[in-house]
Amino acid sequence: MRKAPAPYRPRVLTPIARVPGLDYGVLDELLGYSLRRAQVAMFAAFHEATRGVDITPPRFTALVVIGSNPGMSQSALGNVLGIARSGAMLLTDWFEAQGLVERRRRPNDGRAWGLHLTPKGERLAAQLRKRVLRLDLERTRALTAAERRELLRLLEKLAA
Amino acid sequence: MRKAPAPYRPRVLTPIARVPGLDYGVLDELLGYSLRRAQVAMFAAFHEATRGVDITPPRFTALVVIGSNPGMSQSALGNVLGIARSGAMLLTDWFEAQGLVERRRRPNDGRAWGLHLTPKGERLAAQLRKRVLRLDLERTRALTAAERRELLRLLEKLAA
DNA sequence: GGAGATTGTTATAGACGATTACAATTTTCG
DNA sequence: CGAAAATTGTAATCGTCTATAACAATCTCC
Repeated sequence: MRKAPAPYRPRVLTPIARVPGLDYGVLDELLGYSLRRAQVAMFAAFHEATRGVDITPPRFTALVVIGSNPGMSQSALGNVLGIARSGAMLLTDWFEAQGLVERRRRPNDGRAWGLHLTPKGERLAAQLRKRVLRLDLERTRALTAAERRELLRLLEKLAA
Repeated sequence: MRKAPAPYRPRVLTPIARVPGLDYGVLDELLGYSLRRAQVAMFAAFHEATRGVDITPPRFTALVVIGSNPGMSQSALGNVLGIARSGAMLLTDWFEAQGLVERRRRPNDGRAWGLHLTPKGERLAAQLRKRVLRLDLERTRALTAAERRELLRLLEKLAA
């Protein structure tokens, strides 16, 4: 158990509306700006769904991945999140201070910790998985099921 | 002309690779994580294309929008970028210090500035539009033209 | 057994954006 | 018209997030 970082103050990221009467030029043909707008929109919904739970997208991702991969290392966590080891450590510190994650020594590797959800962490992860999945579907109800699948496929292709 | 913020040190955001042998659980069905991975991938390409030019995605967006809408206000710029007025001001300060953007008083509104590209700003904007569009197409060459159009459409639908 | 790689840790620094408060100006409306 | 409310830019401050670099402990690979 280590020091807990400062309490979380939610960032109110409201969706980026199109400014009427403005010419967006080449931005309309580029993926970068569209991706950001979509991401902000999804984040706003995420924030809505996790109201009062003190959870951010990276924290959610971490909970899910640790839950699905008990004993994974902090470095692997950092790789999943796309952040440096030091960041993964601060994140783990926070989880430990909240009683959501445990560090356990690995028998065959004295360097790395194995990360495990506590029972409290399991409960929270289960609850959030449900809530976030529901919000995600709600937010994307403008899309048909086929469109949603297609979007996921194209994004995956882009990131690969 | 105001004080220039600290010089830009590029963040090396390498694409987030999938960690082999790891179970991503519900993340594979959620749009949030996919969006982030795709955005990071596009940012890495963007960074590659703007090498040596000291430009970030928000700066690029600002250049394009100011170029397409001469005389627009700082507040409108903030709205396009999804940031607060204070942030738009710092951004404008930086542009002004670089000699890329000019603030001009508006005749019919003594509160707001009108933002205009300088000739130098015009040249940079034109060059970057070309380079970024090229990189965007290159990065998305894993997609067919139809897929790319469809992706843009779906993202737009999501952000709306 | 030793060189090099990996892991966690700590400390430091920078970029970014929010918030708040304020002054000047414009708009709204009684 | 004239006062209240809204808008715009500005300044100061704060918090969050992440990277970088250096270090020790441990493991891997010849």
